[in-house]
Amino acid sequence: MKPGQATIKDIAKELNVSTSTVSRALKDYPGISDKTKRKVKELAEKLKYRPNAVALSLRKSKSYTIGVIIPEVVHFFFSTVISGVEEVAFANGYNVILCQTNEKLNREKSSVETMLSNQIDGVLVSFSRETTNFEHFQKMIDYGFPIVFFDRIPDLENTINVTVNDYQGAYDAVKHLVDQGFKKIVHLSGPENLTISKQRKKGYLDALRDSGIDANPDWILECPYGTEKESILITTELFKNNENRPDAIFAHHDIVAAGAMMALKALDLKIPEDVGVVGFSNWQFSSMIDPPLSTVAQPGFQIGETATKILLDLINKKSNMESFSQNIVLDTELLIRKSSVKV
Amino acid sequence: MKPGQATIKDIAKELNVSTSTVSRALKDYPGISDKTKRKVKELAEKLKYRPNAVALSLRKSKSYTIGVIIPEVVHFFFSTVISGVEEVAFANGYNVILCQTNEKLNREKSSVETMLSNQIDGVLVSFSRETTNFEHFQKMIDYGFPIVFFDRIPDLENTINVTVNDYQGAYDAVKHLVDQGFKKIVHLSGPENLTISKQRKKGYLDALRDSGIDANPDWILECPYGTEKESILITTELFKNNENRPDAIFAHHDIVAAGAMMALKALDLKIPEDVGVVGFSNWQFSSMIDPPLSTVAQPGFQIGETATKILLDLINKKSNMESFSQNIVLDTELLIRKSSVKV
DNA sequence: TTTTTTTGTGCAATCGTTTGAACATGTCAA
DNA sequence: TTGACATGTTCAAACGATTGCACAAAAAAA
Repeated sequence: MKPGQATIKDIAKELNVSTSTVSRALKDYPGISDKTKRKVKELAEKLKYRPNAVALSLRKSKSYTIGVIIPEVVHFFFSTVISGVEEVAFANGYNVILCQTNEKLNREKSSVETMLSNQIDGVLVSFSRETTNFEHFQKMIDYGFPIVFFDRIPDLENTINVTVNDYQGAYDAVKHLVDQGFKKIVHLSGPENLTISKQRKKGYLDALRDSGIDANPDWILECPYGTEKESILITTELFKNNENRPDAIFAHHDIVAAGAMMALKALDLKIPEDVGVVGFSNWQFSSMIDPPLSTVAQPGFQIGETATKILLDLINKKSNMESFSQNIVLDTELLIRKSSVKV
Repeated sequence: MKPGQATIKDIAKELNVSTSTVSRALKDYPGISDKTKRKVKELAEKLKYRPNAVALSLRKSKSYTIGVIIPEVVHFFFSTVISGVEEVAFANGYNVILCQTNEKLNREKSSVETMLSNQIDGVLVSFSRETTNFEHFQKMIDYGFPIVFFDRIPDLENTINVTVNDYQGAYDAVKHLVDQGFKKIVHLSGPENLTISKQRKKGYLDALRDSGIDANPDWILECPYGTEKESILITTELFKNNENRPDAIFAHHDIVAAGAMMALKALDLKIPEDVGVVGFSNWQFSSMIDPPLSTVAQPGFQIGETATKILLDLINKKSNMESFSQNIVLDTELLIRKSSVKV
């Protein structure tokens, strides 16, 4: 008994048949006698034979592995997406290789290389904050390599993208604030180069316009890093003096909103009485903070599921790049909690 | 130009040399003329040659891939661990294959099979809540297959485990509550079959004993699912009548603690005036809820890093199972916030 | 000039599996 | 007795790369 796994060769040798016979017997090919099939299967069972997926990969040029490239695992949103990806992949016999870029372009590039080297069958991408040039992805697309972008989508032709309706989500959120009587609404926005940021800002602006409110350019403040600390600094600066103070905040995501809330509390401003707050993404904690944070829920799990289903269809040629509408847009849902409701 | 990748054969054919020569030229083997080397490298560059990792895997029986088996990606703790794993793996040229079990034993077993089929070089495991029988892991261990357990560790001989000092963390937390003047301390505990749960409970009990407080068996309540809802139910039940009401809660982790806090607020009990609360794990939201939650921080990222480093050492035979102390125990840190500090 | 040494390449096997084609062997009909 | 056919099995090449060994040609030593 050799160390490690039994192979088809071991079975063949022990039964004095050829490896071809073993291979066919195991897969119930016609033209193998029942007796042989039985013997082979029994021995395979006994030796705990398990096909070598690597050899199969090589032979079939198919690895049953998909790659996922994301900025950071620890973002609640991304981890829910991964969860959805993993579910669908697992159900279809696919493995998931994970690369996080930590928002670095270099890591993203080298992740793409690694994945291609590993002969993955397809890849799901949400690119880094630093990525403005998409050559490394364009290369894959040109090859016809199955690739689906989600959440953060590139400005490229002929790509398949799965996103949520960031525009509508933002629009709804701001409209809701206006409906509650807030008029001086600040937007703490995301990194300029991401489509999601642009869409959310556009939703914000359009909601203001449709409500007959003039947007104040000074009240659109970029929080590119999206950290709590950054948000606290910016919010404190903005609210510390009382003259023409804004009365509501629409934040690019919940961490930023939570940071803002902490800053407001420190300034002794009441939420939502003095300032209404709405976030984005419905992070796990959002319902647990005080007051519970109104937010725009993105169906992360569903994004993962959808993107993966499409990717698997692409891989299995059930469809090709053209047969899909380029953008799958999932609906967001505005969750109204106390942080934005005037009593 | 064939679809997909250029291979060594393509280079060989184009230059009228053998594949062996190409292979050696690319790796700067001695005994290849500089002229040939140059030609080969230039063409490789031009064709964007990228070695086929699958073929390499097969040839070398080494895939430069490690597997990670965890209950759920969306747990903040696990996502930080993954992040640490990914960092170290990436830095050493290893890929990470991810399987989440969703706390299901069946999925865990089939994940193990998949990973073995895929010839991964080693695996990091935190097993499911359902796992009480470790046969599927024992098999790997018997083979001498590199495996490192983290956080949730099995009751097996000769395993390498990376954990935090759950006992000490719990002890410190409860001692802190006592020091603050709390005396009637409830423990919302985790699933009975997990070592971490046992350790935390033991820390709780010992801290009480060392403080001269008799433990009340009715005040150790299992929250096996660790969800907010479960915790709300249990806490409400426990605190709803005023007779001999507990005055503090030590929860198995922060979600449970947060649920308890919501229940307490609903009952109009003040935190920390009426009831002190300490959680475990330092989830991302813990500092943002109101009042900020005292908690025992586990170095998730560091666990991931440490476990991966050890695993890579095992894989590269820099060390073997025996050369490590069986348990690497990392220190926790008690983060004292408002939820447990009497004013 | 012959022998030895050095230098540069190629051959072929190998990793584990699949698969088209060829090959025995047996059965049956003419 | 011969040919036609079915049945069960094996051969060998292929996937892409590595590597011990053999071998040819050129250079150096005798």
